Amino acid sequence: MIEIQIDFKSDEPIYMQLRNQIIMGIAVSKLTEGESLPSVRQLADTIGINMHTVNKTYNILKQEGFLKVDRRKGAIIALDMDKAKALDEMKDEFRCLLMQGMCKGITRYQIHALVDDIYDQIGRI
Amino acid sequence: MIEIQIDFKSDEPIYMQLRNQIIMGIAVSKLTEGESLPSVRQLADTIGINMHTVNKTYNILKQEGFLKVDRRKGAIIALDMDKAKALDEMKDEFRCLLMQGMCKGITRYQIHALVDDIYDQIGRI
DNA sequence: AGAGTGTTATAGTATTAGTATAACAGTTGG
DNA sequence: CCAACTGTTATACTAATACTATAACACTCT
Repeated sequence: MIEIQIDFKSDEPIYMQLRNQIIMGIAVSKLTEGESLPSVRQLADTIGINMHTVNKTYNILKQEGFLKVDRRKGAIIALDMDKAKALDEMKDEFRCLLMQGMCKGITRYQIHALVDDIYDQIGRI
Repeated sequence: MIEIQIDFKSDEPIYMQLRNQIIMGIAVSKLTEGESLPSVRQLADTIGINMHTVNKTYNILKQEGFLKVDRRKGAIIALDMDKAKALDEMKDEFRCLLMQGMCKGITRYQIHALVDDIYDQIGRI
């Protein structure tokens, strides 16, 4: 099971907060390949939000290649490990963020350090 | 002067597209410190959008430390070069993007390469 | 048969994006 | 000084989105 914490005062939509936290859960291996997520109704009830909001999140995650939906088992983690595609999809957002940093004089080496920090925190290669 | 290209069919808000393109302009040195931007009315007219949309963008950029607004000269590029602050502000969004990549098996070295690519494209250190 | 899946449809409310006018106060150049 | 320009603020309207609320459908499992 995974703990979800929603900030209802945030300007970030609930379905997006939920998406990000599930992705975080996968990244830190709290959620692993083949593991099943709570049903849309069950998770919605636990968090205290509407069923459709959870359903929207699940559909986005399915679309993005993080899970598959099985009539029998519900929503299960199923990663589409196409690295090239994944890299390409994050490229634009990445560039936009880096440009922002360049303006402020942040060097590529400082970015490398930040990347390493984040990877180290998770204990990833 | 800077050329702005808005995609009216995009799901990204106009004021955000405009913000990103101005930041891009600063990053690639098309816009430099002290240079003045068109007035809100003028730029709105050129692009074909409403004055308030441009005003919203300018206020965001001011808030984010990319420009200052002078009653006499209009909006001028004025960079707040607090690196630590800039790094801290992009940290969360950065982590979120990297987590997404980790799930797909992308290594820190592949990220480093992507960062270098983007920096090289702009010709920055 | 009954309780559980995801999915779809419809409808309502609240918030946000964008537009449209209008006005105000300060700055600038002729 | 005056007219034209700055950013800024206020109000009002439309369109789109986020979220909620019911309800129903087809399917799976015990």
